[in-house]
Amino acid sequence: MLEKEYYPQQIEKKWYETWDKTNPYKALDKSDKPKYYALSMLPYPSGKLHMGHVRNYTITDVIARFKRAQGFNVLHPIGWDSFGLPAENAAIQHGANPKEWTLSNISYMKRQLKMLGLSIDWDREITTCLEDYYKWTQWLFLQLYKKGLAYKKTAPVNWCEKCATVLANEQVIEGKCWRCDSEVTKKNLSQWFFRITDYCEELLKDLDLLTGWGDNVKTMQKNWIGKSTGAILKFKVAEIEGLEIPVYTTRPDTVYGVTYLVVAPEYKDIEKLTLPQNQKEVENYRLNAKKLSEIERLSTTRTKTGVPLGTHIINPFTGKKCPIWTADYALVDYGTGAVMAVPYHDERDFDFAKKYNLEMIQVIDGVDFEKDKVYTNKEGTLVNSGEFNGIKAKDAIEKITQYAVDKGFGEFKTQFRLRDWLISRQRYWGAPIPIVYCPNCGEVAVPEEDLPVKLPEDVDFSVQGKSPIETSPTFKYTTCPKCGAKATRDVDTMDTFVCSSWYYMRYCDAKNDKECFNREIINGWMPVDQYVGGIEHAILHLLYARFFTKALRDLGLLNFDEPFKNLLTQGMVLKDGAKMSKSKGNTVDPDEIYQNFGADTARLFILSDSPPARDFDWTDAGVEGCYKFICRIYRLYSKFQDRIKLNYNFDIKSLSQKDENLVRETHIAIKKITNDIEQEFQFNTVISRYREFVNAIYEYIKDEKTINYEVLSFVLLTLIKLLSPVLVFVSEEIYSQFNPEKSIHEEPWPKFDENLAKTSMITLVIQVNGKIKDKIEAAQDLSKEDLEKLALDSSKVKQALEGKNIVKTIVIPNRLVNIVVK
RNA sequence: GCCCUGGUGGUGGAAUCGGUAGACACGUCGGACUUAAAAUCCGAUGAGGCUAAUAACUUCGUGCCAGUUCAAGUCUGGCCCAGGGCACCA
Repeated sequence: MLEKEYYPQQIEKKWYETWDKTNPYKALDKSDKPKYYALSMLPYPSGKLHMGHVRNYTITDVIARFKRAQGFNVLHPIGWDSFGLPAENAAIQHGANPKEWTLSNISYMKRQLKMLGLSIDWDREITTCLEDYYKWTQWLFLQLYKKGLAYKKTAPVNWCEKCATVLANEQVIEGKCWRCDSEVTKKNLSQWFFRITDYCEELLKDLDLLTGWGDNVKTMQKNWIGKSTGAILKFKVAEIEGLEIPVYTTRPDTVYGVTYLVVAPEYKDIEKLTLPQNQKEVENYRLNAKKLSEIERLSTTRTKTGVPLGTHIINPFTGKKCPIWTADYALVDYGTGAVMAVPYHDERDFDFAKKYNLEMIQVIDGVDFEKDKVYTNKEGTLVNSGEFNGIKAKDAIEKITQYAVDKGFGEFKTQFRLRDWLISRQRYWGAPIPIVYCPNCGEVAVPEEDLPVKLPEDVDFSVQGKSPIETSPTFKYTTCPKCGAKATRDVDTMDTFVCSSWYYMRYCDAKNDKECFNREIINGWMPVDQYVGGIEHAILHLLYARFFTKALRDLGLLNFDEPFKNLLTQGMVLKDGAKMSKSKGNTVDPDEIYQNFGADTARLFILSDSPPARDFDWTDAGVEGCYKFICRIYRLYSKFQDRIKLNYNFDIKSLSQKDENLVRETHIAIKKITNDIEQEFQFNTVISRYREFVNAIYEYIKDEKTINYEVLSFVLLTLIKLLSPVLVFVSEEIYSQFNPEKSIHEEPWPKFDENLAKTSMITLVIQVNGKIKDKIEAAQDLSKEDLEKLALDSSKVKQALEGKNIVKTIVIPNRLVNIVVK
């Protein structure tokens, strides 16, 4: 028996405990059904679930349940991205072991996830900080290493003093650490890199394959990869025999306008290029550039500065001698570190030349060229450019480069902005890099059979300035796997982005202890059909995961090119117009919502007000409104529970108009809800449809004497199935009253009849000169002639037409008639 | 500066193809039920004009300005604003 009123706590407890025992959403590796892989970004176990998680996992869960009901074999897993700095920092502050701290967070959050009613296959849960996972992260590292995709080099790296760690370029935001927001400085260290730049071209090109991704994300990735095409041109130094400065340029067409050349303050040959009388000034400038770089980066109104070196280059096209300067607007790690300056046709060069009174030569002319203004337009034609005069700038790019190639002082060049991925971290809480340094053999890979290289437990977390891992007496010192000599381990751990670059593959074969995943199984499940997560991962995580997929494909471990077919980037959860955060004190604890309203209310509300991609504003009134709506639904079933039967039976032709209308409303609801989920996952409108449908049912039952219980059974059993992906607990509770044999979640998705999924009558809108004059009820699918006749019959229309000539009449079937008059 | 996304009532947001702008809610107001309140149910609700208030009628309204069209939130061109991303990338 259903209670008279809705008590979510009782209902949810009962089903949550049942599902916890039976794990009813096991995904089968072998099935006759088509596969569907629904994936949420794996959570970092920070302590408690927040509303962003609730939104993310509810969206994915509804998709998973919908697809399951539609007959797909659905994989819907979850796991824990559980390595990383916060665990280590928090552990230090709380005096606990990072592992214990992390695992206790996981168990707390796991309980919260289960209470949310997610249809997850819990047998596939993974935890990246446990040996059975990071063993395979290390194994994958070794495969990349063998393929030459992991390599070590000394490089100036971004160093965060506070975190005592190296940061990837991607983790430096406006010169500050992405996590703690403190200043980042440079430091030279020997580091491991992944050769992601080998895949620049493919990572860029394959964005076109990702038709299920938003343009915003694709554009961000495109800009990040930053392809540009141009040329390398070599300039001889006038004062030093045999020395050349190559420059990279996208505008070789402007080479006749070069009036000076700039090298970065850190340029390798800068000392050679500096004349003795300029030495002091240059030295000062370079020191300043180094010191200022951090502060300067923050200034938005930076004016360009620089000093001349005293030497000159000779333009091979013109023979012209031009001074060499150093200036910090040239970047040492982009292109060649040197720039050919063409003041009239480049904004930066223009500003710089104005400031230092350097020569300007116009080499491109167009209608809108103005003296004393920079002209970067490529539409113009070349002037003052010797034999190239009169050629369009666009064509000159190739012609001039070809000329340089032929003469031996240039080449075509494609340049990317993307750098190799620095993965070493001087931290404890990560997967150790499986490399040993032997005095005899050098750098030696740990043999695969010796994996995992376990994280030591005997460490001192209170040390500063170096990784706690180095304080372990047992970890660092080992023997060489090749020659047996005394050797040391690499004490660095891997960036957590490495762990999260392949986790979605491990889900496919999570329990495999022989290999990281079975090739057949993973090829069966992958690629992910729908990936759901925050826009903040648009660049880093998604780019790294794409790189991993391509690299593992080339290693022969899998046979697909892209990991994520469709991507849904969900918006943030706000409260009172601001992002929910602990510091603002405007967070909402899921447990509190479960307690007061139940998880079904939380699920319903988080989907209701905004489309998934937009930001969502959490309001207490909204939560209550959703709770009341569930009460309204529950009362409906409670009231009619004795009259609802599974084996209803009626003939549409013999129904009263009222009954027929409700049957039509039901088919309309199925159609619209199905479409709204399938297209774009518009859950906010799905929920509006629910409400419209429930309103129609209430309208129907107003007069109890006329209720047809066969029809009502059909309608209410359809409604409960439509609600079931969202209201997972209450729908199960209600349905179990009518069918104790089967879960609502195993029932197939309702089908609609196209002929019944429309109202019997339509509202015909009649306009005269585009202004609405009348609205009349008409039958569906009348001919154009009939509609026109109906329109002309309207007395209001007749009145409006009086004394006027009809020029033409436009008829849109089932919608409107527009009569144009003079 | 460049790139992406968006701009619709008091609020969140609807609106296949260009075809009734404001679905569905929240809020507000009014009514029923109740000794009373809560809950529930029913109704009104873009702004203005004309009416004694109503019904009817009518004007204006989807960031701004122009255009295409019988018809524009939707298409085209130009601008403004907000949010996010990148930022001296040669």
